Amino acid sequence: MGAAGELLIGEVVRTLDERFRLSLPVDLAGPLLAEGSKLVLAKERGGCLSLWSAAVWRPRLDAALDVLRTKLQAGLLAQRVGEVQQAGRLLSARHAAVSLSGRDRLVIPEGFRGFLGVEPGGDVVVVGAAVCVELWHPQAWQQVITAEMPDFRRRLDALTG
Amino acid sequence: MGAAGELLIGEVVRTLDERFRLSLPVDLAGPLLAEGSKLVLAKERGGCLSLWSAAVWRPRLDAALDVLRTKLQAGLLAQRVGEVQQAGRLLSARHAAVSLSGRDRLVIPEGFRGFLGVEPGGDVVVVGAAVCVELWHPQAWQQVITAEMPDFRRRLDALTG
DNA sequence: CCCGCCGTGGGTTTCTTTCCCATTTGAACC
DNA sequence: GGTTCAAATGGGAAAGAAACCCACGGCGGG
Repeated sequence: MGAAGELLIGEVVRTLDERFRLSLPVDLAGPLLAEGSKLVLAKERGGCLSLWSAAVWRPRLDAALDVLRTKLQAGLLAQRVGEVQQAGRLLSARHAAVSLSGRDRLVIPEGFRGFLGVEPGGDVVVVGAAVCVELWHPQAWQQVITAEMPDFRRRLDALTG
Repeated sequence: MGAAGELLIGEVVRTLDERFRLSLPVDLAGPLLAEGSKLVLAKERGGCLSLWSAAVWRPRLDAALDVLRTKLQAGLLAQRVGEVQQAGRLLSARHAAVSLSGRDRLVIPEGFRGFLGVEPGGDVVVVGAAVCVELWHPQAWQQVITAEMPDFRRRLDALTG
């Protein structure tokens, strides 16, 4: 349970509730919640959302903002505020704080539904992506898999070496 | 809760009252009011207004005024009085002191309505921009998002580095 | 074969958001 | 100066959505 706990691995198909609820498999929900119950949902590419432990995501965000604050106080006030503002604006469109309710169930927030592109009652592919959990539109998932799988060996070797 | 308390993050669609009233989501109104009940509404670009805690806005305004004052007294702008005049004029029209009434309701002042470009009964996108809350015309918001989002990763990296 | 866990659906409660109306405030006009 | 009208402000109530909880059914393991 240190900063680098279990790797999130697994691929499961789940159906999206009529109320846009999605229950995560325990294998993924458990490790994900190991670092705290607060989660962050992010828009990746079209047809894909990613779910992060807030404890993992927040340092990245805070680091960026800390740098900004430092620059702000260094004197270039007005311009730098604008940059923080812009970053925050985009951040808002990309991220939302979420939490799981009983049975490890996630409610997809309003603005994220269209982005995922799955209608109520449809299937969602839940994929462990080592550091986060990804939610895929089945069709988009299929495309990514077929496109990137041939390269897999090379990518893995690159990481290993 | 210092000068940099909670980050203002979130994206919500709200409808504008027949009387140009807009109720802010509690998630954004709460942190915004954390530094005091006095707020400042400012014109950003066409189709976008920003709402600041006065405690955050005021230093920025003072800094801008100081710059103007200094330049004037230094005599550097002797033949550019017109520019200073214009800057002062824009500075005046750019912001207005506002406050929220019950239910976190904001009344959009007269001169700001046309700037936002949303007619009564229309939708407004309320966006947290880290240091302030922004009110967007839905169409303008969509344009900005699609235009700037592809660059998002690079922008954030630029800030961090 | 039985038992327990997990995923799914539904009902209920609680809170938020919005519509609508009453009251007050300010100003103009008689 | 008094009265009347218009507009803004505040609050109550209803509609809608979200969170909470429990119960059923299926699948796998013992």
